[in-house]
Amino acid sequence: MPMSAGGLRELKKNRTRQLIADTANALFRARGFDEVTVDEIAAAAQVSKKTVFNHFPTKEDLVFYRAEDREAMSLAAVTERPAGLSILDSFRALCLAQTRFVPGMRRDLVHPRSFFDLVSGNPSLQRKMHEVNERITRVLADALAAEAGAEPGDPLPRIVASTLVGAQRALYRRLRQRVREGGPDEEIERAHRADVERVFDLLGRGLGGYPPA
Amino acid sequence: MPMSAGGLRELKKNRTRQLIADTANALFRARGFDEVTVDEIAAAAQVSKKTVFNHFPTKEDLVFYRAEDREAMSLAAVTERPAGLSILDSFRALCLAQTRFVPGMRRDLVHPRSFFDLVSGNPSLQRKMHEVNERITRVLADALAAEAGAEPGDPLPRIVASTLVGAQRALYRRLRQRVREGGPDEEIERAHRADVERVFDLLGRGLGGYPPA
DNA sequence: CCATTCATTACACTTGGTGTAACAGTACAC
DNA sequence: GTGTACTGTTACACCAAGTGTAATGAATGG
Repeated sequence: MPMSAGGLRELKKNRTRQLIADTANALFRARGFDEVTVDEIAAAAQVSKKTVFNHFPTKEDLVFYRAEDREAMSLAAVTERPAGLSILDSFRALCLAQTRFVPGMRRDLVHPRSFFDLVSGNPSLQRKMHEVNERITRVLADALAAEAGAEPGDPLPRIVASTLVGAQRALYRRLRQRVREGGPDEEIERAHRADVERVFDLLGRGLGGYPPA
Repeated sequence: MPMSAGGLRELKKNRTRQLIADTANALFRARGFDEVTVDEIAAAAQVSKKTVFNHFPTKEDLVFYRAEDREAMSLAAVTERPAGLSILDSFRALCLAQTRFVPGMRRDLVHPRSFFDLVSGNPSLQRKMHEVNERITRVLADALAAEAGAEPGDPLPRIVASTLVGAQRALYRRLRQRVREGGPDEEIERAHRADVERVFDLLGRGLGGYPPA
């Protein structure tokens, strides 16, 4: 009963999975999501179509196979934050650190389409993106409920989670927009920092006074 | 150049649309979403498959063809609220009024599956649901941005919108759970009212103190 | 070396969804 | 009324995503 530890079989399986994902994403970024069929991907990776679907339940999963990382980071911001730091402040730090994704937001010759270009140009990928956000919200809500000792069904943890994820998304979106508009990195970072402060200031004070008269 | 006003053609088109939607939903609720093919729906409605897809771009849209109502109600809670009422309070009222959906949450002999049973049992319908929520959030964010006179790209309206929609969803979810657990209507309504107060109290005061130590 | 496990494969099949050109009933002008 | 433009519907051919199944062959463990 071999575990998922480093057997040769396991190794090859992971290689195949990585090969398929890499091949697929290269094709997607070169030509667009809809313009590449799964048959093509399979052929390019020298693998059967069935194998592709054995590793990735849907074509969209080929694009989002790294989503677990984001989920883990968001969860860690709650469960592994320094003692004494509030959840809100911990998430603020997470949002500030988003600037580290700036390089990946820029297109280059090798990647004529960014990951985001793929998603924004395709409804089914957008749906998948929402599904990912939804999942993160759920995981976060569970962690919050556990920490707060909330009764099962308590809506509060869910709402806090949904607000945090919503803030994260809106700030990410704003950052992307700033990157698109161009300008030096320091300028973008300064503006982003200001955005984060405004947002978390609002969340900290409460929404009752929004919009300011 | 006839407008979409009451010509005979328009009338028949609407009838066909309604017939298709009704036929489809009856079949879905009787046997489940995946267990009914579009070909079947078309046959049952005595219409061609192509006509079904002319009226509803995807099979999922057959289930959610009333989503616009919810969108309109949420939007109205912002744009058509009484003068002097804050957005937060207006949305609180909207959430309180959710109890009017309680009857529809119960199954009966005619409807062995509730609308929610359909959605909760099917990933693609859940994705569609998220898409609807996403759309409402966007519409709401635009309305908030307009009212606040926010600069284009300002993340605040979006975050407020996402929080409000998140609250609405969490409270709806909680209400559904209470209905499932059973009990007299007045009891459910009282509990729901308390939930709403707790949630909007938190949103009004700010999230900084969550969870309470 | 043998037996078992399991990732992969070929293949046939279902179903959601599209494109197109023809058809049929409505609208409207004369 | 009669002809004509319009447009919702249809039949039909087609594409691509995804599934089920039985067979193959390499990895594994004794």
